[in-house]
This record gives sequence, structure tokens and C-alpha cells, in this order.
Amino acid sequence: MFENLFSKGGLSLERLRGFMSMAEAGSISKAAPGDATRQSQISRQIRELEEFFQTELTKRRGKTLTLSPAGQRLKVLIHEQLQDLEDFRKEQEGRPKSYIIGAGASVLEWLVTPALPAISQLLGGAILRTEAHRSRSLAEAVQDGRVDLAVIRQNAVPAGKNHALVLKMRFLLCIPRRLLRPGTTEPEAKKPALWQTLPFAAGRDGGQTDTAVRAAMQDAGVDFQPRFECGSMLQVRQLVALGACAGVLPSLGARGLSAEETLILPFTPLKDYGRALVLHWNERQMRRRGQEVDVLKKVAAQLARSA
Amino acid sequence: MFENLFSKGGLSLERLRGFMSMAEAGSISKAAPGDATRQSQISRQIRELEEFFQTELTKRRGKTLTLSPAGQRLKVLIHEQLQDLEDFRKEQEGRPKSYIIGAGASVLEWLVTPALPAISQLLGGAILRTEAHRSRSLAEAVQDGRVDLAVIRQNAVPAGKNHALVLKMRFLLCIPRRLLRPGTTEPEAKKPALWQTLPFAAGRDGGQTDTAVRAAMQDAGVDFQPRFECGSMLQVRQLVALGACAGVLPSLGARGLSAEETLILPFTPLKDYGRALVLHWNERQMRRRGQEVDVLKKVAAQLARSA
DNA sequence: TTCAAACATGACTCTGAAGTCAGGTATCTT
DNA sequence: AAGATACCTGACTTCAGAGTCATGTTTGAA
Repeated sequence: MFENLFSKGGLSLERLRGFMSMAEAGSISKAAPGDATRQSQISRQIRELEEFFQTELTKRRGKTLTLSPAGQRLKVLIHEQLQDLEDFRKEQEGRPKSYIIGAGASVLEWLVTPALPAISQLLGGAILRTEAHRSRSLAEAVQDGRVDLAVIRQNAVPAGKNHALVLKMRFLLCIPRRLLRPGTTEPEAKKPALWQTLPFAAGRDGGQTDTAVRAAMQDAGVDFQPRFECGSMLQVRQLVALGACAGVLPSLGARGLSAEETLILPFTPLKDYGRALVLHWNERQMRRRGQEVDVLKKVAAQLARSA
Repeated sequence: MFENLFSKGGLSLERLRGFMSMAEAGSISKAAPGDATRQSQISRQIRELEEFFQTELTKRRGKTLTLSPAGQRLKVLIHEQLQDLEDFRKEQEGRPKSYIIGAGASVLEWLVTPALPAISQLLGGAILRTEAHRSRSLAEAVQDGRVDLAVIRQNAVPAGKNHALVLKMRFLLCIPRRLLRPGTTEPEAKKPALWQTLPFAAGRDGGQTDTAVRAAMQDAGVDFQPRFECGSMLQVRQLVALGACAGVLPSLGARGLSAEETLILPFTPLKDYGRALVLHWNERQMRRRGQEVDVLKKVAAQLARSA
């Protein structure tokens, strides 16, 4: 039974561990920063696995190594196997499993984090670890098992893959009242001509959300030159809350802003934005890890309620 | 990354191998027959895994051990993992994967074995290993991954599990011409009254097929007392081919019998038997091992053509 | 051209687990 | 009750691989 895996030495869990540390860090030197001893050990272990599997697991790219296609497949395979062993062990010890849940930084902060206790409960008391990444990166990480659940834009989910609706994104125009002339009415505030006169904060990295906001402003006839360009919507909101400038925020991000200090209106140019946030998962992985589709749909429903 | 699998010693591939050898053999002494040294090694390795996983993997039953529920789950898990490593390795070495295909002994002989070359081709040049077992045992083995494909009775397949029709079982009454009075016509041969006068071979082990044949004879008014009781339909066919007695054979088993020497008629009491043979597989396992459902349906179609 | 960084390799020591031997314990058969 | 079988455990030796140290090679930056 699988005698040829054992008949010849060369395969060991420690070697797989060494390989995985390089695979997940991205390079040997990142896997063992400043540790020449550990670096030489990992290098040797990778070579020994290449000999055992009769294939190259890495390829040299300049000074550093990257994974070959075979190395990429082995990484996914061994990640799964180690995950299953860890799950089995935790089950036997009566301890909860760990899951990784990812979202964009602002969605993580405003939507996911508040829901973590309820999500943990739905997942049998699971330990949840959050990771902030872009939607596309998260979609990829879900496909190859590095992230279990992701709250991402629906259009980042690969065609035909599992997801459940969390919410439709809505945008709100948030204007510190202090920036408006006394007596300005809501109808007046809804006019793009007025917006032209306000300082704005916006995103800077050209993500889909930021691009959509800028395009909408353009379409509304506003020469949109934000005063502040921020790394994330978290920072945009902070500046708005401070009264420093106006901003267009997702509805999630506007919660908690003082209505006394900030005028909050639907951002009508993006009324029909239509983008949705969904909970995305890899069905094969979640089934293997003991979570059925109906539970995951409940997780999505819980996130929707938190919105 | 999975540091707690490694932070404490105790988990090694050799130990898992020792555990699997006991799990698959059914006991330590069967895993290491007559080898007291190896037997003591396996015993120790199982203990060390139990310490690592903090659970009992075996329980004592009289003198011997059996697997605990946790041991059973670990067996399935590790079997899968070793299978995947072996598949990966073979892929990298450019060698074909191995699959196990099971059927009852006679189905194996008459249906599966002739189709093996074509099946291998459909499965990418796979190495095929056959195993003969009862339908129920095979269904169970498919569920926990020990057998990849099984040709079994449709009613042995668990509800809702994957299968594709191979054939409807038909039965043929096979009468050596030498046992008939000269001038006996086919209409005469179809009469149960005549059957009463013939010696028969039948199965002995009370399987579903055998039971159905005996019941049908009874219903036809025949006091069915077979002269020979055989371990399998293979032997029944041999006796018929020798001209020693009549028998009721599945249509598969009648092929190659000489029409000159053997009168072959549909066995009308079981005309509406309705039982089907199907190809049964575990979708999760076959997908993991790189074979999609449409390929497996082609395998079933190939077997149907061989019939 | 020189230097730094990333990785590779030779050579060595250390060690956890494999492997072995001997004998003990519990269960079952005779 | 005695003997055989299945498994367990103590104690020991062996060894494959881990771990370490030192230095080499290749690539890229300065």
C-alpha cells in the first residue's frame, strides 16, 4: 500500500515543512530572514524533495527562486493535507477549528469584524483569523485554499463559483455641515454645482470603487480634484469625521457619523451602481473542512444583517 | 503555518505508515505476520500517534485490536493523503496513475476484464487493479476511498450517490443439448415441466442473484433441487459448458457457449427481473484524482458496449 | 569593478525515531 | 491448568535526516 512512497527515502514532513515555508514566504530568504543556517537547510530540503518527486519544484528567477508549476501544485496539495491533519487533531482534542476570513480593509473593519462573534458561533465555535487584501487577490486565495471565506465584490468571483449575496453597495455623499453656508438646504446640497465648491477626500490607488466615484463625478459635470488622496476608505471617513472635507463613502462606512455634524445624502450619480458584496468560498475545501453550504449561507445572512 | 503540527514531535510519515498497515490489514499480527520485531514496532508507532493526536486510534477486542471511530477517520484521511502524494509523484514522473476497480467475481471475469484496455485508455493510460468482492462491500469501499470504481448492482449503491447504468441484468436458461431427448423443440424446452427433469447447477451462497433464480423456479412450479451448488457463477457456467447440467446464467456469462452444444433461451420467469448493474464511484475522490464525471460516464458506456 | 544579497554545497555533529531483542501481560484454545 | 496467540513495554543500537558552520556561486545594485 503506497510502498513506493516509502521504499525510497526522501519524503518527510520536515522537508515538506521547509518547502512550504519557502512557498508561502515567497523566497528562502523571506522564509528565514537573517538566518543563514535555516536558509541553507531549506535550500537543501527543497533539493531533496525535488529528487524524491523527480521534478523541479522551483525555478531561479534572477537571484531568487519562484515556484514552478509543479511546485505550485505541491504547495496547494500539502497545504490541504496539513490543514486536514490539523483539523483532525483539533477535533480529537475537542478544540475548535481555525478559519481564515478575508476582505478589503474597509469591509473588514466595518462589516466583518463586528460580525465575527456571530460567525464564529455559526461555524461551531471556530477560531477566526482575518486578512485584508484586494478582492482579486482574495478570490485567488480562496481558489487555492489559503483563505476559507472572502467578502469581496461579486464581479471578482470566478464564474460559476460559490458565493452568497451579502449586500448591494450603496454610496453616500457625506458633507461636514461646517463646510456649508448656513441655511443650505438638502435640495441645494444635492446639486453637483455645490459639490464643485467643496474640498473632497478620495481613494488614490485606482481601485474599482474609487474609479467609479471619480467617473460618476465626471458624469455629473464636476471637475473632481480631491484635496486628499487616501490609501483606503477608512482614512477618507476619518477626514470626513474630522470635518476636514467631504467624501463619498460606502453606506457601511457612514455609520456612526454624527448627523448633527455631517450631512448624509444618497450619492445619486451612483444610485444604480449595482455592485454587490458577496461571501465567496471554495465548496470543495469547506466541505472537506466540515462546513456545509447551508451554514455558509447563514454566515452570509449574518453579514447582511450586520450591514 | 501549521506550527502546532510540528512544534511537538510525534507525527511522522513512518508512524502513519505503521498505523495504516495495521488499519488495512485489520490487526497488527496480520500487518506483520510472523515478524515479532515489526509487530512491536507497529504497536509502538500507534501508541506514539495516539499521544500526538490525544485520542485513541484503536481499541482492544479480546486479543486483537480494532480501529476506534477516530482511527477509522484517520485511516480514510491518511489513505487519501498518501494517494494524492502518489498521484502527484506519478504525474511528475510522467507515469500513469493507478485506479482500483471492483466487481463481483463473475462480473469481473465476463464484463470488466475484457473492457480493461479500453477503460485504461479512457482514464489517461491508467494502471488498473481489479478486486473481487460482493456488491455491498464494494459500495462501502467506494465510499471510503479504498476502491475507485465499482461495477455493482444498482440497489447496492447508497441513495443519491454517483452511478451510471451499465446494463440491465438478463438471465438465460442454458441447457446442454445432450441432456434433451432428441427432437425436443424450443417450445417444449421453454416449459417448466421439462426443467423439472433436468439436473441443474446453482449458486450456493444465497446472494441476491441466486435467491432470485431459486424463487423464480419455485414460482414457476419447479421443485428446484440443484445437483451442484457452486461458489460462483463462473463454476456454474463451467459445468454447463461441460454438458454436465443446465443452469441459469446472466447473459454475460452465456457468451461463448456453443449454440450447437447448448440450447440458450431467455429465462422467462425472470424476464422482468429489472435489476441493473451500474458503475459506481465517489465523486469527490474521482474529482480529486483528476477524473471528471463525463469521463466516468464514458467508462460506463464502454462497459455497456462490452456487454 | 566592487559589494551585497540570495541561494547552493561540502563537511560535519546531533538527535528523534526507526529498528531490534527480549521478555511481560492478557486473552483464547485445548 | 497449560500452551499458543496477539499485543505491550523496557532497553538498547542504528541511522536518516535535522541542524550547523563555513564557504562558494550567481545575480543585481551601487
